[in-house]
Amino acid sequence: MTPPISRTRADFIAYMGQALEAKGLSPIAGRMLGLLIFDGAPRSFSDLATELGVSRGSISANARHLLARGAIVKQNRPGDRQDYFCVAEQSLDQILTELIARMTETSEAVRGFAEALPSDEGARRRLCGLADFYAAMAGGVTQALQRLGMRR
Amino acid sequence: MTPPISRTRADFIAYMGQALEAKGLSPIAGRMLGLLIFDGAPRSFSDLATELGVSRGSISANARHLLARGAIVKQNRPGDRQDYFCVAEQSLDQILTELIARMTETSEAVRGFAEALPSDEGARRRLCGLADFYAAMAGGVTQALQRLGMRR
DNA sequence: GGGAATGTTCAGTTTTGATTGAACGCAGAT
DNA sequence: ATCTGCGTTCAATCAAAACTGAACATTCCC
Repeated sequence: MTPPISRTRADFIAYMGQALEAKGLSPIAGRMLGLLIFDGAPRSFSDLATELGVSRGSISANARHLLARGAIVKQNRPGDRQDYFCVAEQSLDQILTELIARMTETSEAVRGFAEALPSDEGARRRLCGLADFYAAMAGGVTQALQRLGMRR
Repeated sequence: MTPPISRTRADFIAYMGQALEAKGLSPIAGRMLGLLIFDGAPRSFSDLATELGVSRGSISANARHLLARGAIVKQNRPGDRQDYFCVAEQSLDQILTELIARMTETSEAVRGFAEALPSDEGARRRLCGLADFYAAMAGGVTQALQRLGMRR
């Protein structure tokens, strides 16, 4: 009844690939993250290529992307020319922080549009409502972030 | 110094198109929503096509998509065969509600993977942490939703 | 100096998704 | 009956993105 670990692992990696694809990551980047989260230990560049069954070019590109986002970290070991990657300590926090920044940014942009309108214009009220909406979401996520930080 | 309303309107619509594209909507769907939010009144099917400068086929497809998501509503008037669309009363709430549902779903899926693992497996702890992460986000957004509901 | 291992780059290919526009079905109006 | 306006559908087109694989530069080892 209990599936072998390797099966759960493979399923999880595939699931993460799809789940994160919906959030703007490429499929490979999503699976990479899934694999690194599951294993919880640094994996080498070529390991990733063979385990995910993709070209080294793809690993290179996607790793660079994930590194830039602060989602993963690169390790280098003396006497070993390979690059190793693992999920950043604060990987999830990092993602939330960025999310908050982007929502706040949107809120302010919308408010900017609103304030370019005369106050008797009905659209102004609607855009302000939208700005509030984004601000509220940013607030909610901020609370989630604090709650997670507390738990640790 | 104050730009004409029509200019602000056009800029807002374009901005929304881009902002919502990042959230998985097609460009046309995003601009449609932007237009409807700005105008705040029902707009006819063909109005949308001409104002956005896109084919009727695109309006049909994207309207169907937005309707399915509960983001907009279709109106029909006696003696007028045209379809009219406007942002749903609870359009934003609807979007948040769906967002919460999807995050909760992800949280539970991940927890499902975690529970398929033996408790001594380190991955189990990590996946539980990820599940908590999604649950916390869902909680945060839920609070945002309540805060917005209160304000009204 | 070869040679092997490693990561990057980039041009080319494949895939995916959005968009169009013509054909269609339907419902009122003439 | 025919015509016109309306929305849908679908095959074709177009564009953007992901992915590959070969060429390359670098480093280490013998």
